[in-house]
Parts: sequence; structure tokens; C-alpha cells
Amino acid sequence: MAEEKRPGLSRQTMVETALRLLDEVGLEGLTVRRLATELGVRSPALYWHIRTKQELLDGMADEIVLAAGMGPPRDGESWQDWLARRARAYHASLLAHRDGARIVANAQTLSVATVKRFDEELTAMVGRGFTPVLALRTIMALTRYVNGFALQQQTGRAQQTVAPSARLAELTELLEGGISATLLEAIRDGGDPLGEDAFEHGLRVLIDGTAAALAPPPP
Amino acid sequence: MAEEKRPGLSRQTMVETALRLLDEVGLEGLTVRRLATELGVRSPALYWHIRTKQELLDGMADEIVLAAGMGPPRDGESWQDWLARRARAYHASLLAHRDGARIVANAQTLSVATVKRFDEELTAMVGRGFTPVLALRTIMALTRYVNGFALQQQTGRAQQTVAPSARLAELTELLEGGISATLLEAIRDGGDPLGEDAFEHGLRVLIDGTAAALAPPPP
DNA sequence: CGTTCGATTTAGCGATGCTAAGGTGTCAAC
DNA sequence: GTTGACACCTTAGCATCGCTAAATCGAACG
Repeated sequence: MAEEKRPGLSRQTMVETALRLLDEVGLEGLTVRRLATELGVRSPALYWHIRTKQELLDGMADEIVLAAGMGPPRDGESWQDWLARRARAYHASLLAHRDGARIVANAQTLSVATVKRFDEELTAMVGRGFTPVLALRTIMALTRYVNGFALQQQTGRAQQTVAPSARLAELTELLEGGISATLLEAIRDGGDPLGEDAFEHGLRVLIDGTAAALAPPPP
Repeated sequence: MAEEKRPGLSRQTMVETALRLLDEVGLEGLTVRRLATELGVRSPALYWHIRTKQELLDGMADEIVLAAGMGPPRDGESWQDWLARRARAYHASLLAHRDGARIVANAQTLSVATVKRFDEELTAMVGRGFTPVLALRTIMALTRYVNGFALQQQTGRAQQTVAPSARLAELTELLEGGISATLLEAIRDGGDPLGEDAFEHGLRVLIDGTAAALAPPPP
């Protein structure tokens, strides 16, 4: 059972435990002291391995991004399929941990490994007809969309236990003014605006628009 | 000079002063005590007008969104031009205050006025050929993109005083591994990945992709 | 056996969001 | 005019936070 090495603590175990703890207590509950307790240690001990709490959060963000397992497209995979697959994997990784999107969004540092993988992806895109600039802008636009989507999914979880129909009822009350309430119709017809269908729609729009930007402009 | 009314304090003046203070001290420096001092009052006084600090932040977020002055398209304006104009106005509004994007992203409440305006916009889009669902998803996708973009622009402002060339030098060092470094080429050719050109690119991609989704699918 | 030094502890500082309880001024009712 | 009532603000202070300084522990090495 004694799986502990000599130091007993390390940056990596701290990051992993912090991510586990994050799922229990959320970002607001993720305190240095709480994490120390989880590691069977007193809080100042953590500061031997990290300089600041933000450094820990950055490590967690990098772990989340890395866990998406992104990378260049497979052989024979179209860039459209690859971009969609990549975006879905990234999205899932952000949602895999409570407040994951917020942690990634507020991170201030990228690890070298992440940058390298990113560069490989760009290179692959160039191999498929993208210019470097277009490749970079495409991936960044997609990343921002996914970030924004996941962020919105994970914020305002106050009434999360309440069914989504409650939110709808709340909206109905809000728009009682008798005005058109197109919003209500859209929600009824289109399902949860934060659901998978909505996510997929934005994804397709971005990829289709990129295809247009990639094709040579009509003479 | 005596511009004070009877109460001397109100939710609205608090929000306005908080936004002014935010530009000076940033989100981390925006403390309840500091804001109270700015208002010539002791910190617990604020809690007569708000229940929690988050409520104040929500008010600030709403003010920022409202300040974008969005609304239905003008007469004769194409939905493409309108969406682009709307996105730019929203983007500018997020950047108008230090950490503005973070405040909006973490907000948990929307004011009734904001929801109403949003509904008017959707109605206008329906009048231009959108289904309610497509209108909602389009605006949400755009909003998420803008949120993500502004958020990334405003985070990691550590070396902001240093010229962008410094970031490039840092990247160069990072990719010294001799690998292809397509990323470097993209940055050199495309300028700042967080600049206006990059923003406009994503905007155009989203609008072009939406045009494709709006057109009847080819039989 | 003593030294060294990496790793952790004890103690505590300043700051935060927020609460409890008590004041203070203004205005209406009598 | 006195007296309530009520809106609004203050004086204290609690629990908790990120983080630091200094002392202490313990294994490795001479």
C-alpha cells in the first residue's frame, strides 16, 4: 500500500489531486488548505513545490488541455472531420472537470508540450492546403468558440438541479410583456441552447465558413 | 456642487463607480472595502443595497452588455452587415473596461432589459429569413466567439508593457527544437493572433458559414 | 556520530467577503 | 412638539483566504 516515494509530494501529484478535489468542491472551494488536507499535509508545504496558487491553476489548465489528446489528423481524415473531432475532444475535456472551462480560460501560461503539439497541428493543416496564417486563425477561432461555449455551460449553475423547463418558465414570466417572444419559440423548437445540438451547429458553421475562406476566391 | 440626493448611495451609482474603479485597479483589486472608500462610505454600507458582491458584479456585467448599444438592424442593412456591426460593438464594449470580458463571462444573471433586447433582435432576424432556432444559435455562436476572443485578449497581461515582439522571441526560444515552427511563420505573416485582423477573420468565417446554413440545402 | 540539506511544520500577518448590533437622521402621525 | 418608525450608515468583529518566516524533522553522506 505504501505507494509513496521519498518526497511524498510533487507538482504532478498536486495537480492531479487538485483536479480530483475540484470535482468535489468546485473552483471556489478549491483552497490551498483544503488541497493540503487532501494530500495529508499542512498548507505551507505546498509552497515548496509551487510559487503561487496561480501556478497550480496553470498546471491544472495544462493538464485539462493535454487530456483532450489532440494532435494532427489521422491518415485519410479530411480536415473538416479532424477539426470537428478535435473541437469535440477539447470540449469534452473542458467539461470533464467541474469549472474546467473557467480554469483554462483564466490560465496565463502554456506548457512547452502544448505549444509543440499545437505547432504540429498547424503544420498538418498547411499540408492540407492551409496557409500558416489561415491555419492559425482557424484553430484559434474554433478554440475560442469552444471556450466560450463550455464557459457558458458551466457558469450559472445555481438552479442546475432544477429541470431546464424551470428556466423556460422563468423566461416566460420574463417576457410576459406580450412582445413577440421569438426567444421562447426558438427554445421550444431547438432544445437547450446549451445542449449538444447547439454546440454542433456552431461547429458546422465555423467549419463551413472556413471551407469558404480556404477555397480560392471566385474570379 | 451638492449633487447628492437623500440616500447618497444607490445600486446604480455603485455599479458605475465600480466600473470606473475597475479600470484603475483591475478585477483582483476591486474589493468591497475599496469601492466603499471610493464612495465615501464604510464597507458594510454597500450591503444595504446589494446582497452579495456577485450581485454587484452581475450589475456591472449587465451595464457592459447594455453599453454595447446593440439592437435590431437598421433599415436596408443586410443581416451580414448587422451581425458584424453587432459583434464589433459587443467586442468593443467588453474591451472598454479592464477585465470586462471576465466580468461578463462570470456573470450569472441577465437583466430583463437585456433579454428583451435580445428577443427583439431574434425577431428581426426571423423577418430576414431565419428560423427562430437558427437565429438563436447564430447569435449565441457569435457571442461565444466574441466572449472567447476578448477573454483571451484580456488574460495574461503580465508582460503587456513589453512589446509583442518579446512574445515572439519567447516563442522562438520555445520552439528551438528545430521542428517546423509553422506557428512562427503564421505569426510573422499574420500579425498579432489577438489583433483586429484575427478578430475580423473569425467574424467573417462565422457569417459566411451562417449564410451557408441559411441558404436552402442544394437538392 | 555529526553535518547537510531537502521537505515539512508551527505560528502568524494582512486582507477578504460578510454579519450583527447599534446608532443617526428624516418624516409622518398624533 | 413629541414620538415612533423606518431607511441608511457605522463600529466591531468573525471566519477564511493566500502566503511568509522561522523552526524542525529526517534521511543521506562524510
